[in-house]
Amino acid sequence: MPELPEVEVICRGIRPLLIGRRVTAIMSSGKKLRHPIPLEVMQDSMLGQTITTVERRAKFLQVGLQHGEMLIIHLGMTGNLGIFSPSAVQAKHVHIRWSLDNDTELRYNDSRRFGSIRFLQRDEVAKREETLFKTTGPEPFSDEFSADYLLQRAKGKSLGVKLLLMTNQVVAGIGNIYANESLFAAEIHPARQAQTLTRQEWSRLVIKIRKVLRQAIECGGSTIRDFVNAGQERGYFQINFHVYGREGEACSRCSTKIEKLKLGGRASFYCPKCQR
DNA sequence: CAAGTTACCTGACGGC
DNA sequence: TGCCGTCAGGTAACTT
Repeated sequence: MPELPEVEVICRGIRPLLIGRRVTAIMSSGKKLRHPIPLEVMQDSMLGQTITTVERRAKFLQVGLQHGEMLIIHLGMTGNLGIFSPSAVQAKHVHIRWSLDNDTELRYNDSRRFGSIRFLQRDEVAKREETLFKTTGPEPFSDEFSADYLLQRAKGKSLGVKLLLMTNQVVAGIGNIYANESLFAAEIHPARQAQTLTRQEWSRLVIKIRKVLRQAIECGGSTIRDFVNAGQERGYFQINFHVYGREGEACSRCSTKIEKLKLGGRASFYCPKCQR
């Protein structure tokens, strides 16, 4: 489900509802996500502690605790987090609930269970950029993410530009939707060999990626099927899609029919006239 | 070692 | 109505 904008929207939504709250109980469905849920570790180290920070890094949410430990949550394809009243009817695929001290609870819902929950002890938190995020690329909004950087990362690689953008070691947070939309905005064909892009083209792409991501966050993310924010509201950036899911429709710039192509097993949409 | 493929899961949808 | 194949917003572990 969630790419960077959706994770950011969830992060901003749950942050004010979590900071300052004390965790009073933790329950799990017992089913494993990508990895087994560290229920006992959380119960040993998290109960009674107050949540102090809620941040995003790549597509991970980082929930920091008063004594320095940290919960690291990845939502996979269908994961979501929301704050509920304990008496609210529980969705079918809720796998973890963290009870809070103000008669609310944080629920993790994930039908496909591709997400993951990790719990880092204080010493692991300090070095997480060198361990957990060692191979994670720079944030798209960081200074490090630049035309020169991309020129360097593409050099000597036999790889289409869309697959390069979707490689999290190159840049964090860009998934299928936003790779498609950014390439349309920059007028670059998704299958174009990355190493053939000029510095100017990379520069335009960096600008467009940031613009698309920023707008998507402002729209509350994209809801194709079921994405909702912490208040269970849908995003609406999907009404601004120019190519994603629009095979056969007229290009918004030149009216040419949008085409679909499979790249690395992922659906890729583009205007054959605008994108070269 | 880089690049391509498969596996992990559930659910929705279209065709028959 | 239901059975089957295909597809889905992600990523790591395989194979080639």
